[in-house]
Amino acid sequence: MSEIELPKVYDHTDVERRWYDHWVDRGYFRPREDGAGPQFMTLIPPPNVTGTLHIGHAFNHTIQDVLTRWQRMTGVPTLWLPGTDHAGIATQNVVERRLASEGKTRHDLGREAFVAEVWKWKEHYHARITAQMKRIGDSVDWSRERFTMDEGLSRAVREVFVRLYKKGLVYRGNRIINWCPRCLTALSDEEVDHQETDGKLYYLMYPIKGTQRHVTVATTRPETMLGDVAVAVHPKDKRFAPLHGKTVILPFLRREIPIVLDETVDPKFGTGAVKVTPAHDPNDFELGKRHGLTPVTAMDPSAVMNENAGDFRGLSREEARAKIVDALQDRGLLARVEPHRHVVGHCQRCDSIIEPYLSLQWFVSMKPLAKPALEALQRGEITILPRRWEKVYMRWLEGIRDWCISRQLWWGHRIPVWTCDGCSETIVEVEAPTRCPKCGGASLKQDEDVLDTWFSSWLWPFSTLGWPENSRDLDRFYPSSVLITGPDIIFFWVARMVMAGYEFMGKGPFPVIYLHGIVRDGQGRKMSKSLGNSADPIEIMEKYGADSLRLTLLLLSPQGADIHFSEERVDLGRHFANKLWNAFRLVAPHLKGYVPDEQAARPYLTDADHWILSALSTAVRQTTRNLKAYRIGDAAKDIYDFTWRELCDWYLEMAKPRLYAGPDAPGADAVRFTVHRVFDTVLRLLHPFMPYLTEELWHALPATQGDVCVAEWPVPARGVHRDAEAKIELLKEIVGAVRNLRSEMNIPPARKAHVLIRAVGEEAEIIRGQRDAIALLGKAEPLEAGPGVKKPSVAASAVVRGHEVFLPLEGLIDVETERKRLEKELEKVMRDFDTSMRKLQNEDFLGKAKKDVVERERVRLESLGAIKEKLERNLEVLG
RNA sequence: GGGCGAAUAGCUCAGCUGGCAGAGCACUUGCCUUACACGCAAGGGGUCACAGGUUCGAGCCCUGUUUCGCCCA
Repeated sequence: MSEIELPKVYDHTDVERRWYDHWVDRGYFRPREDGAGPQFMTLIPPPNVTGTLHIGHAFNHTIQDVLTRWQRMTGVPTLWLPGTDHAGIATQNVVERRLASEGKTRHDLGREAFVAEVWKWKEHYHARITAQMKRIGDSVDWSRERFTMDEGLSRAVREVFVRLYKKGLVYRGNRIINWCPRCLTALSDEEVDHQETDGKLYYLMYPIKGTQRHVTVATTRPETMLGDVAVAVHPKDKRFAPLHGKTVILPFLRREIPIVLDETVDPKFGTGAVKVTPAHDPNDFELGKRHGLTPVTAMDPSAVMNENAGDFRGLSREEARAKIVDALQDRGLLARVEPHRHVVGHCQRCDSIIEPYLSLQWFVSMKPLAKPALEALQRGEITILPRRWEKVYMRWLEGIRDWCISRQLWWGHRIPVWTCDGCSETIVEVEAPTRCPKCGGASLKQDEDVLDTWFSSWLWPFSTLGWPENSRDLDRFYPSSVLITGPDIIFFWVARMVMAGYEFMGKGPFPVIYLHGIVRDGQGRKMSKSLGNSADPIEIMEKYGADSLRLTLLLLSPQGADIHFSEERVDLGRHFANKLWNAFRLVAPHLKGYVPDEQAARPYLTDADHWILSALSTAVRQTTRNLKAYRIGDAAKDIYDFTWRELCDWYLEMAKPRLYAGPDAPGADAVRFTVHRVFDTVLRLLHPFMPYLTEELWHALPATQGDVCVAEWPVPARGVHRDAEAKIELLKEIVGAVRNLRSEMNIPPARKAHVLIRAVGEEAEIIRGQRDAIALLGKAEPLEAGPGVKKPSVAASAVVRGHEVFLPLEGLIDVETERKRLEKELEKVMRDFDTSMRKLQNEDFLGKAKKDVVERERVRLESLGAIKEKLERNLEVLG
């Protein structure tokens, strides 16, 4: 392609189509097989297979890909393992909604046909997700791709269930769980979103048996009164002492229920007396157990009042509430209603109000599993970045509650539990039994329920590698090197993986957990479908390019904080891609056929060459250091700044005349060598961030070998070239002053201007040495520079480190403007001078501040003094 | 109610072990200078949320307050 004219504007569409398959075909994404020694491995947080990737995924994948590509380039055998999650409820909901649009339910199809239907959907969406991942550039090993319902992973799920059951850590129990009356399934505590809601507090009056009096109880949910089995008061609450041992009559149902005494009742809530509904409230359930009360369930699974609800049977819980409140009022049993703000649980998937519901479910005892996970962090075997998340992790583990793992769904891992029709024996096995081990009966019925999706995800770090078999991959790649994910799934997934790792593998799944920010929209709102603010990454990549999106996301991401994203901001990455492309376009013609020869070039290297090579080395060092510290955004910024600011703004501008002079000019090899070295290094450095563009340019750059995808990660040179750096730094300041004068004096860029520089001291020689560069960059011609330069009579002037820059403008200069400018400058210098002076007159400062700080202040004062003096003189001359 | 985080230029954010307040975008001015107008050059813009304290010195450390966001109950 070096023979073809490069277009003026970088077009990503063609380039980004070209390379992905090439990389895959060469097998670059599979870990090298010669791997003894360190390995790098990371696991994708498996996206929901029937979802599509959003910008948050793109961000998550970009970070993982940067780390993976970087590690691969350092020569370490590297594996990024891809896969998807079956996402039980979410997926089932999607397919059910689809059926509903045809007027059907899953029950019309039957379990088997429905599950087959979901598999079809899975295939369809899976293809979409993998296409998205390829578009982003994910360097994952497709040959190791996994799905949480693969045969191997399903086997691991059953194995874990059975092991935990045999250890007594999985059990079945009749307990209050979070029930979604729309999804018709139990949920774990983590799957419930708590939302503050403006509700009401209803004061219900229950008649006391054998008296004309009442006891008043306060509740936010009057409809549950139909399940009341007691009224509870605090034993020390004197107000209720007369009621101890009494019985109350539940309105409507006329059920006689006791007044019980319990320490957990808060005398300050409501009237101090509360109704007790063990089947519809977790606290009441515990209270009921303590007092031997039999729970009464008043609703069916859809939250419709059931046969225990008397006349209210068949009403929804909302209708029942209204009717009950009305009826109580009619009978004079409603004392009052107050506004009341409280927290209501909602289904994470469908936003329905959760019903605390008494139900027979499977649970995992979490305390014993949490202990090693907690200790791992305390011992430092696991680090969470940013560190502040460690507290969140610990707090959750310390207060951990048992995990309800059964779901009343069809899509998922069927619970490996069978019941014998003959003798009711419970059989828990990895493989389906054919006969009852107790009675030999062949009529066995498997548990209808499936397992929580996270019950397979928490095994991801080892189930994907072949566990429970002893595979070579398991041996090589467990534990992985780092986990990259968002803090929103720290409980769902991260902490549980650590627990599973210690329980089943005997060691943690990863030493480092890096939690990145959430991608939000331009107004800081979370991306969501209902808000319609979730940008489609494919659309953005079509328009801006994958490289641009990747770089933008990283540049916008402060470590661990959320990203405010909007499509227009991708210009940031796109402009940079175009900048690099054009810089390459500048140098490419001059590198044609060039064979780098450092020996030949070295004697001819200029200050500028030394400087840019030194700055390049610093950029390599910084980038690498930031990557090691997981400061990916800072690493991207390092390369961005070097390329744009140092390379394009200064070096290439200075190098132009030498490039244009052609390959036969004396010392031409020096500039060609330098340019080649810089581009060669920048492309390698940038590759993990912008894989497509760098691969394209790598192939267009002469004397490169193979693909940049597997090129060697750059190492910084041993030292920095202080001498050249100092010289160029001075040059930049002088040029800055010249440009500023030109601009202030309204001299158009195209016009050359006569410039005089009265240089002083040691730096005079340097300035003289940089004459050509100053002339070029400042469009200064003629340029006089040196200690002997005479100050012109009428001129605009500036002072740089004591050197004076003059623009003689007899006749052209607006004296008034120039005076104002100098006065303003002088004012600022005087302010600084005074501050500095005061500091140095302060005995405390001199006595207590560090020596080098004081010394630096002295130098500063001196230099400010010199500048002040010259500004004053130049001002005087203006008259 | 408990915990965590944030508050710095119009916007989004850097600012490390306390020592001269920064970047990108936006804005103003001048430039289609033969790599790039997706660009170049120059410029304006800040009571570092507020109130105390520590210190020779505080955007940074400590205490309190306010506002916003997130998590948990």
